[in-house]
Amino acid sequence: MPELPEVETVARGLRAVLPGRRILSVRLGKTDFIDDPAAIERELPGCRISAVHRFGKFLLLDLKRPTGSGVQFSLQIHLGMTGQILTCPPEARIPPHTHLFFALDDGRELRYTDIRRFGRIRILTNGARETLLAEFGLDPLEASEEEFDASIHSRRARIKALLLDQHVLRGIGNIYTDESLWRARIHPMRLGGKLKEEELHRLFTSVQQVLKEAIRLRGSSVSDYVDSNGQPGEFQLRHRVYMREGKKCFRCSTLIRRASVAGRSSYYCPRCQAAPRLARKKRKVHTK
DNA sequence: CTTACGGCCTGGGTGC
DNA sequence: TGCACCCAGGCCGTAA
Repeated sequence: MPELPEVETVARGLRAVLPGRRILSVRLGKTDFIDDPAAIERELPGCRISAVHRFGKFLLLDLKRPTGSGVQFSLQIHLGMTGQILTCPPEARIPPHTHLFFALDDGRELRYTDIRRFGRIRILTNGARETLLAEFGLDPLEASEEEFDASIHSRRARIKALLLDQHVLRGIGNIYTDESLWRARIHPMRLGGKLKEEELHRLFTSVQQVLKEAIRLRGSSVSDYVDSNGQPGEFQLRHRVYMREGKKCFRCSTLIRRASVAGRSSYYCPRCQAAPRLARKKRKVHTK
């Protein structure tokens, strides 16, 4: 499941090979995950890729038209859960569920494969780009501690929901939420606004450490994730709670539990991460 | 306005 | 061997 560290790894890999390359032609398979497939086929051939960015969990390929004004726009890619984007020789075996092929001017091919097609691809014009950037929250690695605190402290929702909310922080998903909360020893059902200063500090530090370590290990490969060279990451070997239900906590040996919080499977240590009182059943309103 | 929740999209893995 | 069901993340509608 590509989250910030996985998308960052992919972005770095693509950044090493794509800038300067020209897209010669485009071939599409299934297109129900593409906003406007006809526009992709029409607009992209001939364009030169000028830069590769990560924005939250999105990849942005900046493109420059060959003609006249050299107008710039971007291809916005969200990998969803099972999306893979990589470059390879055109004769390489085509894996099932590969739906997008870009022939490049260095003789290689850029391909997009997505088993579930939960990913999304669309053309992003400059106007829409500003709108997109404004809609999303802080980049957790760029945010200051003050900004981080302010975005959590004013909120009443559960901390798990806040960390997952791309409009609060951009790029964090289920894996890195649970791993960060475990490191910070905070229960996923705690309310954002009720976290103490010390807890917010631990959380800020934990989020940044987890993301940085995961980037260093090139992401977590739990299902289909591979980088732009087709290689898996290694951070899944360092997971402390995610998918470890019934196994021993690395700190206290209590058995890790799983509960549904904010509609997501959440893994936590019931001893290290004390539950808030509100996590119990809602009090029934007593009449008479 | 904020928050919670359920349904939808798809198909691989699991369990019977 | 087959097959029904669960689940994943983002998004949307609805309700409180």
